[in-house]
Amino acid sequence: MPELPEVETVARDLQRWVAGATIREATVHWDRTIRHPQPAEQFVAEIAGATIRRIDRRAKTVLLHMVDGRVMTVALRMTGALIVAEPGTPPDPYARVVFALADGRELRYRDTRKFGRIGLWPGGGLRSVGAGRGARSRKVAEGVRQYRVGEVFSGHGPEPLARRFTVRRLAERLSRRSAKLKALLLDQGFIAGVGNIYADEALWRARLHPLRTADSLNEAEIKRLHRSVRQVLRQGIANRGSSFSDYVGADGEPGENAERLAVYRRTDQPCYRCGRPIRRIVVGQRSTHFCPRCQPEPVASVEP
DNA sequence: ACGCCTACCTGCTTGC
DNA sequence: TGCAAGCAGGTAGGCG
Repeated sequence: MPELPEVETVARDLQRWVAGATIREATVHWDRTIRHPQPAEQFVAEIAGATIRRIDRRAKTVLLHMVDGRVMTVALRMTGALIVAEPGTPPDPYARVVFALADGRELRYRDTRKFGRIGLWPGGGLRSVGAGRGARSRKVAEGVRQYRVGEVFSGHGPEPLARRFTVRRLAERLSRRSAKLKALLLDQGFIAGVGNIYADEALWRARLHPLRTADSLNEAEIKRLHRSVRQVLRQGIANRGSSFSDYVGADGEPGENAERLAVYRRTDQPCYRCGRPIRRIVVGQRSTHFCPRCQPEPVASVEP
């Protein structure tokens, strides 16, 4: 999916353009886009007439907070996009859900691969960014668990750009894990929002091999990793995200960050630091790019 | 905890 | 040119 910087870009665009707008009617063209607990028709009935108060982001999910307190979550996954269309814009064959706004515009959820999911939840339980604990669900009359939006994110790790995501906190989390760095960065329960592109970029910047294990890092390396993760994400946001084929902001335009990536999809091209060709390997079924000189192989344990 | 597999989908690129 | 295989930013669930 769009990763943290791409989702942040979309959320900021939407905050500027549709905060205050009222959803007149939603049309669902692909039912499975609507995730539990609502079936698509119920979702359509419940969202009609809702006014959007503000839009922000949690992990890789766009949150549309309604004036009545409910929260619509939009997880873009691989190819999802939220695009504001002016009246008269030709229909989009890949629009899976279309929100007709009262002012005549449309907010379109476009998703070629149909992996993305939209949900509508009672508010509550969302701590300020970077919080850990989730919300407790509310028991409703018939004993049906009614999840609050905070619960959707209870399994997520800290927001890497939050103030409380400190070197110390990262060090503590790393020390308890033996997984490979690449796999950990992709694990949303470890850090929220990092995906395949920014994981590779952060490791290159930190000069850490993707196969290093978490608990093998010394203090200086942890510091570099912490700074690198935040830098690559902030740079991504500043450039409105990295676009290859599908990702676009809410303005429908691709981001500029792809051209500034150091390793991602640069296999065999020279490393910007040392000139050696970038290598591609597969880690945990995900393609992984790194510089074999700048990111030295993990040392075999000096042992028995 | 960890790693590996399959599934969910469609479209573009690559190689024969 | 044609066609099949391989690839893609994500994640959930299952198994060992």
